[in-house]
Amino acid sequence: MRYPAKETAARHERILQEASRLFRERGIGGVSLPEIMKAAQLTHGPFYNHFESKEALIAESLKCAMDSKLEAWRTRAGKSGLREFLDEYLSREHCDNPGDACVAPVLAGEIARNPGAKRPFTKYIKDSLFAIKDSLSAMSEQLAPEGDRKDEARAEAIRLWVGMVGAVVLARAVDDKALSDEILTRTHTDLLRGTGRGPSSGQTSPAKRRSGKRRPIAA
Amino acid sequence: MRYPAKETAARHERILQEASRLFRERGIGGVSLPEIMKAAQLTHGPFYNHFESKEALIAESLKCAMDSKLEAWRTRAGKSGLREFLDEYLSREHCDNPGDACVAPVLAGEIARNPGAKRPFTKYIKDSLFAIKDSLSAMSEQLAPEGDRKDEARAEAIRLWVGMVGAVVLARAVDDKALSDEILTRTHTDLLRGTGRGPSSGQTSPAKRRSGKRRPIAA
DNA sequence: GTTAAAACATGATGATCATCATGTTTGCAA
DNA sequence: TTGCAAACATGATGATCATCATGTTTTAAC
Repeated sequence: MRYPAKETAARHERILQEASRLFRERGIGGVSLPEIMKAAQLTHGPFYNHFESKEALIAESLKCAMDSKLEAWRTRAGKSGLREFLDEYLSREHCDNPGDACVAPVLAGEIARNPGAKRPFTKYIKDSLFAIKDSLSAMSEQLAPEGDRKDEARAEAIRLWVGMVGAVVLARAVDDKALSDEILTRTHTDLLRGTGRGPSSGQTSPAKRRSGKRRPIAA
Repeated sequence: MRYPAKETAARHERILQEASRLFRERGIGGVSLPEIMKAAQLTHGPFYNHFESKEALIAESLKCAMDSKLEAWRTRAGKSGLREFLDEYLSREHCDNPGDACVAPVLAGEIARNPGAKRPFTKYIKDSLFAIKDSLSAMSEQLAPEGDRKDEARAEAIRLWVGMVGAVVLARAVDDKALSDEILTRTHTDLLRGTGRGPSSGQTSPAKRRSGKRRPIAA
């Protein structure tokens, strides 16, 4: 590289980040290369100095976004519990700012039709499953009897992913703020209530199970 | 209309159906008007004799698809239970054939960015909620004590929607058939296990609740 | 039958897209 | 210092898109 390597790498990074932000905001098919390059403060020219094709950019930028989210979750995994995690994931802020949100609820539909993006996405899901599973089995170590504790943790991790993604997908697509909020808060309650269920059924307090009250959605 | 009204109406219907099928198969932004017209065995010309704009077609065709699904569900609502419904919704067949599948998992992401499509989609969700809620409260009429039975049924309906959509979205986007199947079957187990929970906890048989086995995914 | 307007087909239009072509700037290696 | 290749900018290219323009077919109404 004859241009300063540092700045070139920084621009490369900027393209990746702007691309993943725009993809999440407007859909993969809804963003053009000139637009991405402009957002990265460049002209459309040097795009092919940085990437092989648009397909390559899509795969790389999504991978980048997912890696970043995964790392953020892992970093705070020890410091806070599932409740705080759900507070954030099911918050209105997360819902209203897809640009730097989790890739899954916004783009899963398009990723399903994009062969190049499916593999990194699958890895993302699997790694997240492991992360959740680990923190869950650590959490319920003393509670679960033993035996299929691992299988239960995996089931719980999948249940969480499914609930989180489904809730945000629906909450975003719905045109009624009250219903949108309701989806988020009820799912929050529901996912939290179910935690630790399984072999030792009925983990949460009866008071909580009985209560129809919904928690506030603030992150 | 100087062309035979019957045939014109049939063509109109064909455009709507082909459009909604293609939208679900390849995404709203992934299908062009000429393509849709060709699928409906017409040239691109008379499109604007049938619709005001592409936006109008999107809204109308999605509404059509959702109405049809909703009617199908209502028709069979009495004849079969929640289990059969989930058997089908969480089946591999439903997962692998988005062309005539439920609109929510495929298009919710795009609908969230399409103001014209949000309103009919919201109605779809609400109507489905009512349908599920009604069948649920009928189901648990004798079991639930009373009081917030209605609220519980609504919570349950939202829980079902969230789980169904999240599961199909993830199962479609994942590149690993084993994981995809696992997401579907675990969600099936989970959604069914939870049914009737709430005031009268533990609806399903203990044997089922305890069992870690997953049901086959066949519809 | 004649007419007329809706529904058709063919074929612009201008915009936008991904990609490529070509010239220019840059600063590290020689 | 000089050269040179990578990274820039500007500007084609051909394809495709939504929409419109124009002429043709059709049949219901008169």
